[in-house]
Amino acid sequence: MDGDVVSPRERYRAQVQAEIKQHAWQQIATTGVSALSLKAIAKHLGMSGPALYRYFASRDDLITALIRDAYRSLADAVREAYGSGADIAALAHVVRAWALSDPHRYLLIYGTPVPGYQAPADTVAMSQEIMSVLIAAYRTADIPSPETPFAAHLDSHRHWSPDPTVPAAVLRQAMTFWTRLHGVLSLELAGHFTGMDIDVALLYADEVDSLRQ
Amino acid sequence: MDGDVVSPRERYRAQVQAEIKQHAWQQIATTGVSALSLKAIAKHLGMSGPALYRYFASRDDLITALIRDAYRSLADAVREAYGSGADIAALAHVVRAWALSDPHRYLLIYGTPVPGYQAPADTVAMSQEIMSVLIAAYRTADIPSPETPFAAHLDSHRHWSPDPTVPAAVLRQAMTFWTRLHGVLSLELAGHFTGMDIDVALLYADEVDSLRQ
DNA sequence: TCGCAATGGTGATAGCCTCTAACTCCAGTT
DNA sequence: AACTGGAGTTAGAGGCTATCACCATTGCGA
Repeated sequence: MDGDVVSPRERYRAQVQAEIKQHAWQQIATTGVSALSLKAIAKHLGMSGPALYRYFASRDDLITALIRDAYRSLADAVREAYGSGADIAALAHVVRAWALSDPHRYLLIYGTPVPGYQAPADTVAMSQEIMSVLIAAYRTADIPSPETPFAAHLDSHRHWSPDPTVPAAVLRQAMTFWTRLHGVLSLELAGHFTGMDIDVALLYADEVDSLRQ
Repeated sequence: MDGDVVSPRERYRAQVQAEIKQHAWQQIATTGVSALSLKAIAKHLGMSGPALYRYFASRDDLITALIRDAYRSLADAVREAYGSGADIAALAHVVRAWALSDPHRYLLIYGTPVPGYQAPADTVAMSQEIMSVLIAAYRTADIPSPETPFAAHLDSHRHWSPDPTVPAAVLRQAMTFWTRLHGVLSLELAGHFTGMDIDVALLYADEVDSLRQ
């Protein structure tokens, strides 16, 4: 229980950090990450610019924290859905709902990376956590998968896989889940379908359907 | 012939504009578009900051010109390849080669859009031009395509299609070409496969193969 | 209870950036 | 030869990130 004891100072600090992140999300949701302004956040919080640097060492530091939270949120959503019995198709729709609920949050993770940004080991782990769920879902689903050249390649390049006993064909399926759905989602969120007047949900459903092979 | 007569002033202007764009591309290739600095470009050209505004009304204006050029380049590459007999698979590899030759150029078009940016009608037309080539390629390829719900939807939502007589199943195929390949490409260019030590070319090839249905 | 170190806040400032305004100057036109 | 419009300049407003020196407050141990 000793670990749970936090001083009032630390509690306050954590809360202010949370408030900063909340305002940051709000700002990102409307203007995107590129226009994220620490000064504007500070103003909204009623304090003056440099005070923010007590809580986040730099703009990149804040963004890193946001990325971490976004990954955590997505990983939780996927894991929870799988925990309550979601299959591949259901997981796909959980991912889409998560992305549409806050497009800029999705783009923060999977969009164009900021120039010099280095992902902390931490986010890589969460990315693998998501992959693990997909792999587990595919394993129990037992969907037949052809032996493609890429699957053969994965057989000897699987150090990113959580479990060495999983068939390479399943790894390929999980990877394809990722790339195909991201293909539709990222184009949709970037607005590349606007003006075409098409129902992206149907396109997405088609791709989800294509994952049963 | 009168239309080709340009004053020396105009020639000079066009050349400086080209030089500015060239330096802009150089800068984008290393730092990405978000760090594009007009002042830095001007410095490289040996002139002082505000002089650039004679040639591009604003930073967004310059970026728009770059986007236009990027679209033009991709559309040309795809059309030329198709003109010299490239089939669907060959077109897919032309697109990948184009993307890898300058990742930031691809991301400028298909990556996270800048907040307030509005695509000019011009780029929409070029996007459609690319789509037209894909549609033509699929039409001559005559690859069997299932009648999916999305294809049925496209049958009545095809105003973006260049030709009203093309079967909706073909429209769906062209769209799938786009989303699947973009899924792999954008994740690759954003660096989401680094650390996994996988051969993305094989993953891409698998997806290209999946397009024959 | 008192004193003190750590923490949170401030304004000033440096150094970037975009973009505007006023001004000079010269090439090309008339 | 005179004129005009475009190209360039410097100065400067206003935005940003980030650092610094300094003040205020808090909460802890002696």
